[in-house]
Amino acid sequence: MMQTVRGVHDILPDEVAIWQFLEAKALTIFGLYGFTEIRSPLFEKTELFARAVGATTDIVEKEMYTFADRGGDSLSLRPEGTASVVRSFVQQSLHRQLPWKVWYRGPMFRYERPQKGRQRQFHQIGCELFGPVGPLADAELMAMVMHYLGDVGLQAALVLEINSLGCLACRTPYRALLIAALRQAAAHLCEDCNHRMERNPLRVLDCKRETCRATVTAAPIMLDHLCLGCRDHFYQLKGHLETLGVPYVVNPRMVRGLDYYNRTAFEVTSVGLGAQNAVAAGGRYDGLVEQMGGTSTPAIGFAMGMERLVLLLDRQKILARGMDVYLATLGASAENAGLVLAETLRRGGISVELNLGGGSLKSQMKRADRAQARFTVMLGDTEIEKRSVIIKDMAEGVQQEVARSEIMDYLLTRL
RNA sequence: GCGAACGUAGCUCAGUCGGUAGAGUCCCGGAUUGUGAUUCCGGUUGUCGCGGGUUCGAGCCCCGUCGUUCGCCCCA
Repeated sequence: MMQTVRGVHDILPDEVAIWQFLEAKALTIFGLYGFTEIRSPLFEKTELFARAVGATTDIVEKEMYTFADRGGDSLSLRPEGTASVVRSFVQQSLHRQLPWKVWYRGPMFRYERPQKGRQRQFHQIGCELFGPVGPLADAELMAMVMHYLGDVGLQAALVLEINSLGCLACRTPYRALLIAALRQAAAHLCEDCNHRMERNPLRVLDCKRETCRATVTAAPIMLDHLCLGCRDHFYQLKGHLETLGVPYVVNPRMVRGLDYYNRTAFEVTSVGLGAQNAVAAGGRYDGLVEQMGGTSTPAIGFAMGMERLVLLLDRQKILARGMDVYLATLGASAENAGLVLAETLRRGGISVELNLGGGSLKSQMKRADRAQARFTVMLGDTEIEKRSVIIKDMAEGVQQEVARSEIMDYLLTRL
């Protein structure tokens, strides 16, 4: 049997209703803050991701779907959304119309081992804000995320965590300090951490093992070694969040997997998602635009994992709406008349599921029930002769004969 | 890339000690020759993931493989 490849799934109509709900909310809520949608390509030159995400990250080293096109260029399916948006920003010289606020949605691709909340094709909704350098932008963006998550009905289960990763000036000396401390404690750290120490030492602070956690409590943390500018930025950010009444928790051990982040990092996590507990994550990337060859422009953004949001949502609350009318027909002449009647009603804005498969009235009533129809309109030889139909209110269980000329009015006043 | 569990009807699952496969649900029909969701009656649905091995005999035991799930890693 043909089937989807590993880690890739159909999203069937029942579930699509939830996706459409989430996407419609994004359009509305992000619109309130002045963000408009951008649609960037699903694949780019491999080099773009290598430079933006970081050539030594796991994502670039071993998780990208990379292929050569017929001209010999190395291309990759996008593993995340920010790189393309930044490329677009630079390519179109958009630094001349700051601030530039965009959001995107769509599939991302990473060759990973699937597990709960993690697929090889997964979907993100993300926002990027170019221009503002101050913490006001950070606070507003976080407020927007929480506004969105609250509006889709999730806020209660979620925690906003924030941290500062410093900038080039203060992170470099801190990093050296941390590595020195970790080397001293290397014997007490797990194998993974000893490996991480060299590649991404900050991540050692975030190890899940108890022994490692205990060992690193004494290690220096970034927040204690921020330069004056970074410290002030973080301090003001916290103040803005408090002014807005957005609850947050400072997590000094939170790290970022992608190289481009500096200063503000934040994450929205949830219990109930298993090991992959981040619903949304983002941060500031002031140096990326310049690094990608554009005019130096500070920026901040975030992305949300759609599959993870869907896992958390109560599906009962987002049911696909049923049809207004199921049109049951009995006999060949009724089928003809039904075809015309259905079309007429639809032109009047009434949704109609027309019986297309013959069958007894009983079986057609079943189909009407399954289609969650508000009304069933019945049309048989008797009604054809009398130029009428019978309309049954499915919830009430009562029915009434209605003249053909009055069907539209009858339904419109009751829907 | 590493570890573990699980693959039986469209779906959720049972299947004892190795003896030729079952329930619920869904779907279809009838009870009601033109009335749903409830009730009652009847019916259809199987490469037991796939391939090999052991055995007189394998859904069950063994090996491999593919898939799913949950962790590790990493990350949304």
